[in-house]
Amino acid sequence: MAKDKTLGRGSYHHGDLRQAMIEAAEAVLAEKGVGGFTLRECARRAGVSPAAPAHHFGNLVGLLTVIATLGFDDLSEAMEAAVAEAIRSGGDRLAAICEAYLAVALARPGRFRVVFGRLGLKNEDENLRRAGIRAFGILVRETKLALGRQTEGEDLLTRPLPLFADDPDLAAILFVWSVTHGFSTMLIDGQLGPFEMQPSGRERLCELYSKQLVGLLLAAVRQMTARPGPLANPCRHG
Amino acid sequence: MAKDKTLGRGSYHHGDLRQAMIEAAEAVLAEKGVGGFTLRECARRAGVSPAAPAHHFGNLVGLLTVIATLGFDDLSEAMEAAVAEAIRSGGDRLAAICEAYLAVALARPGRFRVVFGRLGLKNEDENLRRAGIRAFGILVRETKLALGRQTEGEDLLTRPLPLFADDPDLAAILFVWSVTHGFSTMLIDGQLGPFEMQPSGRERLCELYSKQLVGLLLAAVRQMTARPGPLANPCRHG
DNA sequence: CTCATATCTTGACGCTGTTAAGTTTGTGGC
DNA sequence: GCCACAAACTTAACAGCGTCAAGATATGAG
Repeated sequence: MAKDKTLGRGSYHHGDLRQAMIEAAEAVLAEKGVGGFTLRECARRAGVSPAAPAHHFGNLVGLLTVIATLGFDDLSEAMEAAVAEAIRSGGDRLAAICEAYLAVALARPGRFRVVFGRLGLKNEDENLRRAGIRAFGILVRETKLALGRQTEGEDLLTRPLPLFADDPDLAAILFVWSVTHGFSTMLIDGQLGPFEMQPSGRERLCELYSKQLVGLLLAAVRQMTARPGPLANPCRHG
Repeated sequence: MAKDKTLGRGSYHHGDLRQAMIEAAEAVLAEKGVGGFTLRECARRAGVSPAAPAHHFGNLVGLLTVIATLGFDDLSEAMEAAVAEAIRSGGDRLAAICEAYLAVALARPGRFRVVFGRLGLKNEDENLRRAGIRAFGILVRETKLALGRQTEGEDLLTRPLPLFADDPDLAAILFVWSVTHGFSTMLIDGQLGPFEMQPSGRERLCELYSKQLVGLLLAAVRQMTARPGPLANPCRHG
C-alpha cells in the first residue's frame, strides 16, 4: 500500500501522510516555535482530520520522537560529510564537525529544537537511542582523534552504562560538546538576539563562531594533547 | 492591602497569591518539566480558581516573565557572591562564576528552564530586560578582567544595540558563556543522562565540570590574554 | 458606617490531545 | 474478477487547557 504517492488531497487516503505530517510539524516548529506547536495544526496543514496522525505515530510524543531521530541523523550525516571534506581539503576535522553542528541547527531549527528541546520524547525508543548514540559517537571519535588517541572504531551501543565512566577523555569530549551545543542553542533560541540586531547580524555571529570560538576550542584541546590525562583546574585544590 | 499573610486558605482572599503562584509554578516546572506546566495546575496548588492569577500576572506569559526575572536575579546574585568569595579565598573569579552558574541551574531548575526555555516570555518587559542585562554584565566584566582589560564599570543598559558589535573581547565572552550555559542546560535537561546512570552520577559530572571543564576554559582565556585581539582559527584561511 | 477598589469566583468560549466507533480505500487470496 | 480483510482516515465525543466577562466578596480610606 501507499506505493503511489500521487493519491493526493482529493482522495480519502492521503497517500503519504507520515511524511506530510513530519514536514508540517517542522514547518510549524520553525515558524511558531515550541510554544505554538500543535498536533491539530499539523494535521490541518497536511489536510487530514485531527485523529489521522494517531495511526502513524501513536500520539504527539511519537511524532516528536520520529522528528528527533531525523534530527540526530542530520547531525550525524552533516558531521561525517564535514569530516570527509576536511580530510579532502586538509582542514581540521574537529573544527569541521563543530561548524557542521551549528550549520545543522541553523538549517533545520525545527528538528534541532525537538532533539534538544524540553518537550519530552519517547526516550526508550530504540531508533531514537541508536541515532543519538551514533551522532555522539562521531563527536567522541573526532575528539579522541584530536587528542592523539588511536580510536579502534568501538561500537558505543555495546558499551556498558554509564558511558565513559572512567574514560580520561570524557572531560575533553564534554568540553567540545558544551561549547558547540551551547552556542548553537543560544543562537537558535534568540538568546544572542542583542548581538545580532543589525542586518546580517546572525552571519557575523556565525563567522565569529567559526573563526574564533572554534579556534579557542581547538587550542584548549591541543593543550590537553600535550599533557594527557586529567587536567587539573589550577585554581582549585582538588 | 495584603499586609497580613495569615489570611490563608479559608478566606475568600488568598492574601499572598502572587508569591504562592510563583512558588507553585516553580514546583510544577521542577517536577513535571516544561511539558507538564499548566496555569490551572498552579492555581490549583495555590488553592484558587483558574482565573485568579490573571489579576496578578495578566496571563501565563506574564507569570513566566516574572519567574524568568527572578531566575536572572538568582544568577546575578550567585555570581556576585561567588566573586566575593573568590576574592576572599584567593580563587579565580571567572572560575567562580562558571561554577555559580551551574549551581544555580541545579538548585532551581524550574526557574532556570523558564529563563532559557523556549516557552516564550514577554521580552519587552522592562524588569526582565534589566535583570538579563545585569546578569550578562557580570559575565562580561569578569571575562574582561580575566583577559587583563581594565573594566570601567560601564552601564550596559546604555550601550547601543547591537551589543559589543566591535568589541574585541566578544569572542571570549561568548566562549565562556557557551561552555557554561551549554553544560548547564545539557545537565539540567538530561542530555547527559547516559553519563550519570550510577548513584551519585550527577555529582561526578559536576566535579568533572569544576575540576576539568572550567580549567580548560580558563586555559583558553589565558591564552587569549597572552595574545590580545582577535584570535584566528589556525585551520581556516580567514 | 459607607463605599470605592482590589481580589477572587463562576461560567462560558474556543482550542487542545486522545479515544472509540464508523466509513472508505487498497490489496492479496481465490 | 471478486471478495474479505486490513489499513487509512473521518466523525463525534471527552476532559483539560488559557482566557475573558460578569458577578461576588473582602479591605481600607473617608
